[in-house]
Amino acid sequence: MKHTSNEESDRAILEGPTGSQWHVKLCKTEKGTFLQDGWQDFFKFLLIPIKAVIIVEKEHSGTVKPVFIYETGIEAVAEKRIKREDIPMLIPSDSESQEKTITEDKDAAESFSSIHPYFKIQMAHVHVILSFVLHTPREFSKKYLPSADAKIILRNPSGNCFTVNFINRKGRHYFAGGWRAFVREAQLKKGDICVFKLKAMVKSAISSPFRSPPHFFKVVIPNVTTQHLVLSHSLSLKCVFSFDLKQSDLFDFCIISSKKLTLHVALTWVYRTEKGTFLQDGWQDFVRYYSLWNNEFLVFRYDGNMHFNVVILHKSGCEREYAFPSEKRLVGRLSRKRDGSAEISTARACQSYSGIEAVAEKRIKREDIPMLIPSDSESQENMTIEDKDAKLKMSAESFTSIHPYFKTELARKKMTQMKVYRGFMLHLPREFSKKYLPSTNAEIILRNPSGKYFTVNFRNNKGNRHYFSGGWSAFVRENKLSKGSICIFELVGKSEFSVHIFPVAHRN
DNA sequence: AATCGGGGCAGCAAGTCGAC
DNA sequence: GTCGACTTGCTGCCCCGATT
Repeated sequence: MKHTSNEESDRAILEGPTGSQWHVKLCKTEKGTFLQDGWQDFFKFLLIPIKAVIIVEKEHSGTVKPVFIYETGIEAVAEKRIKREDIPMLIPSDSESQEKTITEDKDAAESFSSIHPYFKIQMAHVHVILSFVLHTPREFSKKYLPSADAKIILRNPSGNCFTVNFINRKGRHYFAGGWRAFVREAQLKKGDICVFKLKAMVKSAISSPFRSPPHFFKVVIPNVTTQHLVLSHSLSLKCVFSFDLKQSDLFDFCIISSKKLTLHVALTWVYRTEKGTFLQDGWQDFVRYYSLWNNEFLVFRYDGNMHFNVVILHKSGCEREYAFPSEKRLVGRLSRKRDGSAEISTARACQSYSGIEAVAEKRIKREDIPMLIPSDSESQENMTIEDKDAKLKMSAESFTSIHPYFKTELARKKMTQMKVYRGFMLHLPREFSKKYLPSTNAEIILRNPSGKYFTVNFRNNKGNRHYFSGGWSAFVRENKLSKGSICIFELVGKSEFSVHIFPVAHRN
């Protein structure tokens, strides 16, 4: 250990992934400083595999914190770690699994309470016969269950465990694969009340399934790592990235910054192919800028919002040191939000400081989220998102036509992204539909700005509610409509709309 | 305060897809 | 072809905020 000094104590504290602490002895010899007494226990307890890579972070308090533990095949270990401890909700250990309690006594079921999070569901036809899908309450799912598809273990009163697929997609949360087997084994029937109790969760997992930001490492291999970077193949990393990557249709980039040099930002474009997800354009800039050497270690910490923080370790295993000038402000800072939007806050305090920054700035300026903000003039490059938004809205506001039309701003009121994608329907203004649209269910043609036609089902529900349903989802996806987008539906024929889309510039 | 319109959500049902 | 897993269109109901 390179950074220990003589004044420091000869004791250190190791903190494991679950927060459990282990006291070890620091032995300083001519050959270096070692972790000794207590290390073996720590090693055994965590079942650290041979060839694992342990990256040690020393805290200011003097404690030593081995925060990252990976095998050479990082995904396997990362998954193992998560399985056992980090995500007890997803794949808990035997003693800490989610327990399902079944009771045939309705009173008992109703009076059931627990210090653990739980929800009750009375089995319906659809749960135990028809579809064998169990929808989990939205609030519970959002609060306690994984934010992406995951495996969940259900343990029945007999103690038998069943793995079911928990699907969290498009605002729907449900148990699918494996649920059928559970139903059969437990002989569940319509009317049974089940209480699903989440047992023995790790505290921090309540607010987040991941105790700490996920990490992974890559070794620099000439002509492989230096050309592009394969992001994720592992289950665990997929869990982590899936949401962001799914949502990044409009924003296929991420930010790479070095721990030592957070002032330097590389915008890297993300490519998703059948072979995996890659970081490509911009990645080479990062490699060049930091002059990465063969066999150096790059430890990535995923901070969310498509932001990776990278620590570069020399072949010796120690962190690289730099002698850079004092901090500068970012030339361009861009962050993605979970709903797929992004924001750019431009700071023009300094000029390009490195090739990377130049690239970053160039990217932001040149492409500036082209799908969202039409760049019809150079002056737009200097506009803030707010300005662009305002301009966009003005354009939409100023729309006029000889044909009947109505405007709708997705998510203008309480409508969320979820409504756009999950509900698969668009409610229409009552007055408009009463006046111009059929009084019964009908098929309506929507034509997008590029002239492509879509058929959607128009529903006139008891003359009360009017909305687009079947086919609307396809229109939404095809035209990449998102929260905040403004659409103007211009009735150009008896059952035909020309749709003008004003995609909004995203931020929070 | 009452009414109304619209958004949110969950249940139901039927369809699709893939493995065997 | 069958079965299981999963998707998605449709519906009803509740709730909330705006309007009267």
